[in-house]
Amino acid sequence: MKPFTMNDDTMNRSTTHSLPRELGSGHELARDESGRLYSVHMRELFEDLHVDMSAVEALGAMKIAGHMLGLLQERWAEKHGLTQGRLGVLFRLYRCGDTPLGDLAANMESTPRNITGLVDHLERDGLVERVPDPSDRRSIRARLTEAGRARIQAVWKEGVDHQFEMVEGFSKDDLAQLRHLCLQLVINARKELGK
Amino acid sequence: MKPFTMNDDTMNRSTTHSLPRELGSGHELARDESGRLYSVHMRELFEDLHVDMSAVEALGAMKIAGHMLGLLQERWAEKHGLTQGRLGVLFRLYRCGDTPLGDLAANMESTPRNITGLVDHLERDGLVERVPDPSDRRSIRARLTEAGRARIQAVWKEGVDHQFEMVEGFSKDDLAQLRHLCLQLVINARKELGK
DNA sequence: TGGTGATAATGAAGCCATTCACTATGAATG
DNA sequence: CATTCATAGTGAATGGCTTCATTATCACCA
Repeated sequence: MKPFTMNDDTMNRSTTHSLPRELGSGHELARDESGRLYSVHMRELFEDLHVDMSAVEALGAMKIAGHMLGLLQERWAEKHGLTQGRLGVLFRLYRCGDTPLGDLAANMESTPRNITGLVDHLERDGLVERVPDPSDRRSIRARLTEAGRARIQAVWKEGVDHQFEMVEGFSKDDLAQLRHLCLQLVINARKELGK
Repeated sequence: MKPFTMNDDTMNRSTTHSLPRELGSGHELARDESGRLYSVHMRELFEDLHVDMSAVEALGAMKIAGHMLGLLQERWAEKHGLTQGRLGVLFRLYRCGDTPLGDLAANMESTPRNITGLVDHLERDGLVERVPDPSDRRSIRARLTEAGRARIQAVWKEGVDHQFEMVEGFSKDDLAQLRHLCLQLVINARKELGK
């Protein structure tokens, strides 16, 4: 029912095979009549489906961008002997002081169990230590060690510079709009969570 | 140096402790002077840092939104005995016919090794089979079985409806702009990959 | 006071995805 | 041809994250 009864095709290979096998290179980009970018591959995947796919295209683009940004930041953090998650914990402790693990889980996009694991590694590396919470003996606070403080102080500025490079060419309004739309998605997603 | 020498705090708990421990609930949202959403928690994390953090805020919002959307889609796919990745492979095979694994890796946001794993599981579940590529004996094509075709036909419409709910309240222009900004990020990220 | 239910952190098990190494095949060059 | 190099797929090892179950503590109330 789709134009694909031919098995000795030629079109698949000609488009993708010749490209360098790099990250995200499978998506050839073009601009629509209003000058906005779109993925030709994704659009032709949905054509003659007779459904409006602007939502799917937008969400798909966000997924791809988020994925690539995640990999890049992961790669960058790795240069400093860290991961995204551990870097986040470090920065948060640097800004907020000793913090119960549960609060870290609530404030970062994470689960309590995950925070335990991150703090495990940070503690093993001597960047963080666990201290008892005097006001609640169930709770345990993560505290930056001197080494941890030195580490985060040494790298956090470079980290935000790295993010600046990612948004090169974006106007302040672009950034505000991107932030707004993403947070609107967060609101919608929360509603979805309530079934 | 930060206002956090008090260890028997009260403010941390009052804000986060009382909230229901749900996904993404650690981010209280508000609107700026132009009516756009922002995360108060994130903004106060960066205040008195004397750096323009609009880029970090935007990227952070995208990270959170992407993460939540991913979890929601994962949860939805799970209802049909699938995962995001397997669903993606199924849909692609449904639209494009038999496809070499490497091409799947290039066109989806994935690595060759990952596609092997996804196809392993799909084959185990009887939804996909591996067929040799007549034109290249190194290559192996993934092919939808009848069960696989039935499965994807049964769920794909509901899948896009699910995505429509996510963008409730978004204008077509909002969606186009979100798509555009994300793809611009992809372009920037690609440049970053070339060191 | 003693019991009931929520909460904090963690152990155990599992999934997804990544990297590196390896095999088999194809393509290109002498 | 034979050598060489690139490519397709996969095994092995690793890491991050999630869910479920468990232990210890707290908070509330009869």
